[in-house]
Amino acid sequence: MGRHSCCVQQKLRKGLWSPEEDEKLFNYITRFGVGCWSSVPKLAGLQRCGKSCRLRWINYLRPDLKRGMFSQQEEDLIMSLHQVLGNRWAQIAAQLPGRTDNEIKNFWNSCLKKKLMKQGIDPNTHKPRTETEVTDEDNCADKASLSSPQAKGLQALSTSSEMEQAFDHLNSTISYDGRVTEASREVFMTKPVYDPLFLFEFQVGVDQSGGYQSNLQTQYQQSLRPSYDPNFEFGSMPTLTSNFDHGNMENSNFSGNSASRMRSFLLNEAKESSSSSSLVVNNSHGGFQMNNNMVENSSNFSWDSETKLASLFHTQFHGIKSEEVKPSVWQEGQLHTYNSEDFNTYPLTSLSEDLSGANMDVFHHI
DNA sequence: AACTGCCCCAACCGCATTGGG
DNA sequence: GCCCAATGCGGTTGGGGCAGT
Repeated sequence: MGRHSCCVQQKLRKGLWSPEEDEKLFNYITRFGVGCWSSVPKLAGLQRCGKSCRLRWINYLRPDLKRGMFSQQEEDLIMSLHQVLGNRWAQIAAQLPGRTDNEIKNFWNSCLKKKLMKQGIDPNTHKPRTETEVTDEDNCADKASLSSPQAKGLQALSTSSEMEQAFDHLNSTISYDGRVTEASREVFMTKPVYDPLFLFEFQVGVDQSGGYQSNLQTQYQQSLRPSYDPNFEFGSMPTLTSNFDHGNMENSNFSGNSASRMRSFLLNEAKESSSSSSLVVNNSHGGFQMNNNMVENSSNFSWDSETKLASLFHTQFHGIKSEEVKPSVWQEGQLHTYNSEDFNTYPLTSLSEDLSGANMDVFHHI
């Protein structure tokens, strides 16, 4: 066997997280923000390694997580991005607000991959498979495609220069608007992973049903294909813009699950402190702010596994501004409270969620 | 009802990268 | 430049749920 994990070395808990552990972690992070993960377990009173806490927060507890089925738009976007980026799940996830790399990876492996294979498309190269490949892969699902040089090439791209070469290759094999392609490539080359607003730089518009649509994706869908096109090349995206318009960020999504936890937390906050008018939490993935209205609306709520998905939640978040990066509360060693005026210079948004089930969570531009 | 096999997904593992001393 | 700890990331695993028998 390989080396022992940190959990084994320190005799820490492993496996599924209990609601109590979730609560502890959530309370801690919402109070003090994301800082040094290695110290989080100790400070939060958890018998877990920091790595496990980080993963739990990122994949499950984070307030900005979207839950539920992937929309058709998301599915198409994942397909398109995977064609360009390969198995770079974190980079793909960065283009899908509220989705985690793990979630997308699982979705790809459990659904999209199979869907493509059913259509006779190699999920690694996104090219139609030959009959022999189809036969081979039917017998041995992944081996044949993984051994393909093209697949290896895609998966092996690990540096910026290689990525650039990949884009160059794409650009050289298709007809495209050079200006647009350069813009898109530039964005992909320079944007960090976990940039929650990156997608919006493609001018995301969100429909009332809660799904989001980027211009590039929408126009592509409208103009080029009725469904997923395996021959689609990213460079053929019709239009792109690098100007982020916050006004377009009308609707986005907070997960019912994590939002419900947030609500539970707020209930506790209300009990513990009646003085602070609002609370802002900043972390590496962006900040969020809540005020007493949220607390007032948080009645009839408790933290347990039964309610985490089913609970109703009518809460407004003011001043969502994911792109701001501040020293975390953790770093400053104290809890920060802000008034909403603190965000006057930023495009303020509020977030409400109607967990009647059908309605998705939305950001409302103020 | 019991068993089996399959699927999904949360969580783990280990390597790569980053950053500070 | 080296070392080490922390973090990021992608591949993999294993447990629970579910359908079929």
